[in-house]
Amino acid sequence: MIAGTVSLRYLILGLLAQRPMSGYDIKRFFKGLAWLIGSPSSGSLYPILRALLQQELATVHVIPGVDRPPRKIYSITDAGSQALQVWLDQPAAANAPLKAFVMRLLLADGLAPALLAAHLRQRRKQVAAHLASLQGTAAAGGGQQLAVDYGLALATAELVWLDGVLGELPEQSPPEREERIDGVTVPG
Amino acid sequence: MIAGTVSLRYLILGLLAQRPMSGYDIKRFFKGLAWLIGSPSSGSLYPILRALLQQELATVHVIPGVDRPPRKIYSITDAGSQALQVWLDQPAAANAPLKAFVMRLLLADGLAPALLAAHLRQRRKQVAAHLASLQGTAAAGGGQQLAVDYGLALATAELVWLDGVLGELPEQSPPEREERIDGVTVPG
DNA sequence: ACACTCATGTAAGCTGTTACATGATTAA
DNA sequence: TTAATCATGTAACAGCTTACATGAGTGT
Repeated sequence: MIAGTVSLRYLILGLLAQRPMSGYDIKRFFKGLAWLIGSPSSGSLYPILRALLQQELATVHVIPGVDRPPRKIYSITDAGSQALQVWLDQPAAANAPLKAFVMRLLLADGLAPALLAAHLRQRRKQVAAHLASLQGTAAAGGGQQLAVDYGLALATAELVWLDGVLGELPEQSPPEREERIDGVTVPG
Repeated sequence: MIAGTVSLRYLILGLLAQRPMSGYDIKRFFKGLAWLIGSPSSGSLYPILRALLQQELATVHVIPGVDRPPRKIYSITDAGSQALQVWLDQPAAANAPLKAFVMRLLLADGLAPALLAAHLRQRRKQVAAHLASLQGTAAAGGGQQLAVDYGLALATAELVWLDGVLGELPEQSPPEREERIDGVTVPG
């Protein structure tokens, strides 16, 4: 097992790393970004919080609401921070959903600038690869031109954005320099 | 129950509507578009095919492979076409994943041009709404500027693409004309 | 000898949703 | 009084993946 992807778990842990929150707070946070990463239902959220407690990755501070249901404010523990760090350090799988990248944007931002850059570069590679494969599919041509064209448009836009952000980055220590893939033409 | 979303089912049905295919053919088709819609595993694909048979939405024609496992070529039935049509006619839910739209692009293309236009317009509305909501989130400002900016970039690019495709469309009978949302500024 | 493509399938499990249940407070 | 927001939670199920099992042919 060794613990695999388990996305929501770590996203919640990441939110707790930024500030202590209640389950409801977490829900509201997600609502604003629902399109990008979806917002979890109570059916997944609350069980996960309980699991985090059991594994001692988080603790609760119950504020006994006067006349109302007590607010349970969850905070991350040291063990939780470590677990999160481990998860953040491993690059997103190639087949990982867009969601996974946004999660890393969300968490790595404000945690470790160098890590953020690494994730951006990694994503750039993946998107470039996908773009190339789509271009191949386009050349082959089936009955699905529109869908392929749509994919090309989105992937291209994402590449442009990634390059923009990477360009503005304080550019510290380019860690590796070996690989130069460049199998893809990015439109100017 | 009334049968809900159940995406993969209808996507497979849609592929069978275009031409008869074996399970393996379907797999290969998906591989080329894996980034956009993911490619299903055997664990989901084959059970779905069996279910389609049971519900008589598809039929098999077994080609007894000489020396090799027989290829099972699945074809859509009339009942299947009808079920697919019903599903295609209902607009994608607002919270539906990107996947759902791509699926409609894939299926509506080559089935019914007017339907395609309707889906494109519908998607345009949704993306515009999401863009607006993201702009709101951006204005409010939390710790998540980068993620929001990313979302804005993608949504904007998609709007541009949608407008491009809609512009090139043979523009037949604009069915409704009431709603003019336009709460969003698309960069020129 | 090893691995990969073709071609089908099953069993167990994980992740998450839907729909429900509770209950107080505030706005139309 | 009806509904929405705040606030928590549970039970049942849907959907999909992982990992396995089988077996022939093809390529290195």
